[in-house]
Amino acid sequence: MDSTKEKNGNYKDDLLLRMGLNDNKAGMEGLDKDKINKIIMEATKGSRFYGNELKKEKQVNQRIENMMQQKAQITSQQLRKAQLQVDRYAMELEQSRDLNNTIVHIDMDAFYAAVEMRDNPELKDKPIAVGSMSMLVKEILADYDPNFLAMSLDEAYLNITKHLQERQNWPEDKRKYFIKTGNPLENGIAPNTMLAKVCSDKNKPNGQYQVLPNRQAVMDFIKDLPIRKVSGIGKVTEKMLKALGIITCTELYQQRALLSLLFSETSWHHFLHISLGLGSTHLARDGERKSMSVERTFSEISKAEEQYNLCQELCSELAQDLQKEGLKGRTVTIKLKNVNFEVKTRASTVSSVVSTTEEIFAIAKELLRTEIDADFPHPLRLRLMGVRLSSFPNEEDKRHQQRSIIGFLQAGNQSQSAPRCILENTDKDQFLKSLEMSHKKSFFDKKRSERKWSHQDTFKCEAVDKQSLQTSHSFQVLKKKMNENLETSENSNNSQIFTCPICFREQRSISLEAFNKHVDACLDGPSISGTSNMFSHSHASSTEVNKKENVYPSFSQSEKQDYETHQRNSEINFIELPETEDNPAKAESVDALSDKHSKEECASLPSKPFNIEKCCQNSSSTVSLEDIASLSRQESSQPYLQALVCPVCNLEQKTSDLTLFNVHVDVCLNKGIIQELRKDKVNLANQPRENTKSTDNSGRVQKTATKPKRPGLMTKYSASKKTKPNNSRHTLDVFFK
DNA sequence: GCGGATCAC
DNA sequence: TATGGTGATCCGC
Repeated sequence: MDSTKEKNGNYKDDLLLRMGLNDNKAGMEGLDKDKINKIIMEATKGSRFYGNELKKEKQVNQRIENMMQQKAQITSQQLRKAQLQVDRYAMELEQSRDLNNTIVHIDMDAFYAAVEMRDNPELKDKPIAVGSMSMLVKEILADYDPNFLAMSLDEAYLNITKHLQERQNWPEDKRKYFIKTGNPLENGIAPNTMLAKVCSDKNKPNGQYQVLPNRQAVMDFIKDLPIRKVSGIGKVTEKMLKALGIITCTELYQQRALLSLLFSETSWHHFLHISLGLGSTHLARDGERKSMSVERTFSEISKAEEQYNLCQELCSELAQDLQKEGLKGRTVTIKLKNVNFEVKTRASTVSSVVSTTEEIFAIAKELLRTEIDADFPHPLRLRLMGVRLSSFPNEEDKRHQQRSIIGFLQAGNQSQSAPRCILENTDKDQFLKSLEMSHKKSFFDKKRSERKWSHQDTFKCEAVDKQSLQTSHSFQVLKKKMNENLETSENSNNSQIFTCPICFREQRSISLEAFNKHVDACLDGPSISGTSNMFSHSHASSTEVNKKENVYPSFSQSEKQDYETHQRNSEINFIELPETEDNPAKAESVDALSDKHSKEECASLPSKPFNIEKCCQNSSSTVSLEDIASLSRQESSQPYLQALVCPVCNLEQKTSDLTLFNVHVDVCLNKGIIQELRKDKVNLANQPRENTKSTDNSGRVQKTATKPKRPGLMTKYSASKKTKPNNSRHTLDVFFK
């Protein structure tokens, strides 16, 4: 489907034509900036789409201009040196040229099938829609190459080298294979994928083209080939190369030294491959998926509430798609396109994987909120919204996690604690899963654990959750940011009032050092967290108990009490349990609970075995460390709490889902950092720069009250029906010999 | 990691 | 004539 490639319209010319300025042969470059901006404004009145196209074109022109300036500064000596280097690489490539394979590229025009599918999603699983390619043709393709590579519904590569060898012994009448499809089909035969792809485009429609497997044939084929025909060279690259006088592959080869100086290594390597007629000779299977997303275009939506709803719907769709493939990821990205066609993406990465609607939405919502807030009081006038999930853990990540778990279990065995009986008496997988859940501790927990473990020489716990320690990245960023802020404030003013980001108390008139100590103390906190609790039962040493007593040197007594209450609130909040008869939800105050718990913990030292059976009876389907810890507490008939207060924003979260809550904490944290960084960026951008040409070519245009023209195919998001195009099918019989 | 851009289909 | 949706990758911070 390269039709779009050829038909990409020249919006500039079109607009100039409409404005009666088309006699300006010099084009945009020949106009001064005011005129350009005026044109953009005019264009935007008529069509925001054109306006944005012009803006983008201007940016590309700027890139080209920069490139030309760079080119002008290249000395002949640099060029000679580059020539040597490039030619050395070209020689290597030449030597590795492989002409022994026969690759076929099949290109079917499945456009109509695609349209059909889009408008009748219910057909998706039926043979009629996909059948033309996948049901009918795929089997045939497999005859030629069982390992053929399907690029999409309508496109595939075959390596028929082996087939051809076998085929030589076939009787004549068997050497023809007819394919009858409802769609046109093109194919090309060449020694590598790049050439094969170009070939299939050569004799369209329904053509076949072959490049013989000898160097001369390849070079002849390449000689006058416009670079734009090659996969990977798009509109922009074409334009940039054109500015350097490069249109054909021959010219691309001639300018190879210059290109190595103007483009990235990846790019000029790619260029060199093309200009030598080289390409992939084996069909590499696609690796693992890197991301998954949903996005939707609609007529303008400006109300924040609708935008949040939309966002949630998208998250829900995404979550369903993710579930089909069993994927979970750490990075959520939202994409926004406003009515002026300006696209923005905003991403946030959390410390543990997410996959449910609620988890994804918790992150996406905040990203969206940040954007809405940034433009306040103006609404975001959106025409598209998308949500993407990425940063899927790779196999190594998973193995690493497994190792951590196994290591943890072994560590548990070595010590005299209860997990031994877990391995023997319970479903191991279940327990592994529960441990996986324990990765979803909030970063505060992780940080506490990290610090605690580093002090516990007697407890060989390093295998537990190396990942948790590493994933406290967000924390590192926060702390770094904090330190930066502190440093600057210290430099400017010695009597700054610091607000501790952990306990949210203002620290007046104290030195930076004292403040840091305070923050560290806050981070260490009382070690009665739910997570570390189970270890405390069997491992807490007397030194650690002593440490607890001396941990807040800079607190007044009342402060200390307040602080402890706050901390206990946060910490105990991590406990989550289903309500059972044994475990009434009503009950004692937080303080009473904490005190009681604390005392009991001390009393139970040094070791208290678990009752794992009770664990299994009472816990919900998945058992986390938190659950185990709280269950052990439950043995002493203590209640649990469900009010979750975010330690970052300090607001109570209306959820009883631990994972969700932890996602919230991560997001809250990210948000703070992002806003800080943005502030810095804005400040930076506002500073006048010397000797720097302003690259701000945003060409911001008037916001007019005129309602945008409703695009034909688009409907309001909530509406499910779409107009059906007139899709008369091509009916052509196609064959290849 | 983030965000903008480019490219393919 | 005039788009939309999904996914990958690159580059410069």
